[in-house]
Amino acid sequence: MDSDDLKILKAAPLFEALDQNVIVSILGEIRPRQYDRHQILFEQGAVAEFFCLILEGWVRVFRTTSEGRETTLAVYSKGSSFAEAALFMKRNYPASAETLAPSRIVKIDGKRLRAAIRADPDIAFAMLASTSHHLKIMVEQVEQMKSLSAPQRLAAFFLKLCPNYRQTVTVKLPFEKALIAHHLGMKPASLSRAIVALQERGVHVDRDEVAIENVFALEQFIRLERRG
Amino acid sequence: MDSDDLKILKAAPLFEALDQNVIVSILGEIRPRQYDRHQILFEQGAVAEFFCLILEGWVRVFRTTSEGRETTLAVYSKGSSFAEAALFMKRNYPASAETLAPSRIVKIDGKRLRAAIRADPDIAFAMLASTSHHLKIMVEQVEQMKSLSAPQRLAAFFLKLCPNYRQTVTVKLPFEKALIAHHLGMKPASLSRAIVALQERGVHVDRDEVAIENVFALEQFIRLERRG
DNA sequence: CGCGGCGTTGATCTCTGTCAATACTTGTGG
DNA sequence: CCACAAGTATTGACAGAGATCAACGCCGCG
Repeated sequence: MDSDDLKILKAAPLFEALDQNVIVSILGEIRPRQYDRHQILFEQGAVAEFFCLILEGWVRVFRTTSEGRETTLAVYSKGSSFAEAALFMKRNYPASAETLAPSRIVKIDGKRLRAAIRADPDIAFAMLASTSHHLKIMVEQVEQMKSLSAPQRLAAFFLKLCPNYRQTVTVKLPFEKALIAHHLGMKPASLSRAIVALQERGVHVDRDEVAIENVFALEQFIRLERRG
Repeated sequence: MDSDDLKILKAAPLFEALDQNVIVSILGEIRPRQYDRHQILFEQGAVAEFFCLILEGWVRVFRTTSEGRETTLAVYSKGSSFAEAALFMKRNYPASAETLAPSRIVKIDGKRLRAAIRADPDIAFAMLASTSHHLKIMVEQVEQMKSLSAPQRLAAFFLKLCPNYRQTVTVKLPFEKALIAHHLGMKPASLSRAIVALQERGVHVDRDEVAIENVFALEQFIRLERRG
């Protein structure tokens, strides 16, 4: 296992409280694998045998209804884990997952994990913290959906992409705009209009390049003008 | 501890896999308490010392933004536990909770729980399953908010109230309409209109009585006419 | 060059929030 | 038993955000 990979693993909420050798023991002989774009990691309904941790790249978790319509539930990137939940519930995946970009991902085996928890209950606490963390993210998303306009949600999305806190930054959009729109609960057409709306607030989008003149002003924009 | 209460506890999703004496050991000397309507169980930001399990009644979990705006995140009833997640995160509650009706609730001590998990790691699986379940609920809510209209969300809410799967049912609304509206991410005025809209789909609401002519047709209504 | 996938733009429409007026319900006190 | 007040629900008029539908532009690719 690459030491950079291990560093990412240890930075993940799921493993941050764990000792390095514990992580290694949970992984067992399993190694990260490289995936192309649009590769399926697991399918809705399948028995949950592992959960995933992203070392590099982007993954979309989505549900397919009986009529074949797809809904994106979440999009994860570097350092995020997902599908742990399924391991402890009905034990089959309630959704499918696919890569959105070339990605490096570890699949962590459920059986090994259970054995490890039995051996060392502290692992359980770390996992509980992780699912709790995800829960909080969803809670925030619900709150955001209810209280922010489309341009505000887009601004929030941009800000989450910013790696550091300089005033002026440029970031790259991680995936297609149609998907970003869906992720933010709006239509592609509305996303385009939200982009236009953000122009007069010093945000300029060209292709997948986003230039933000003033990060702090953008934060203001989200906080200041809530719809009541 | 009342034997009826113990029966409810043992039937709760959180404890169903656990042995009765394990439950008793987690509870310790703590007994259920009776709460009036609109009593605060814990407040957002407070140090998380316990989680709750409802023996009887209704509870709402909500978040208050810095500007004082409230968002209802979830509503729970008999048998449900909530706020377990807070015990394993940053250790303070990310939201507040209040009773919506006179309720009997056990507050389960975090320290004791942690000790119990250390003693018996299987309890951790129960907790993981439970927090995962909450996560799934939130995920569903996000999906619903994104893809369903107000009447559809109301229909989904009614269907969740139905205890069984007969074609025709009448259910009672568990709490005030203003709150249902808030729970579903709409305004009371919009709820009234959603009710009117559902009339022509065979749903008739009088006071807190809801009569559904055809449960299956209502399910169709949610699935068939997705917007997107 | 033409084709197909995205993305943008414009015109229009629908839904839901807003605000306000009006019931209906419940509880209280005379 | 009635009068009144407070809380709760419905209804109407209106405005704005975002959806919808369709046309068009842009770009990569065979």
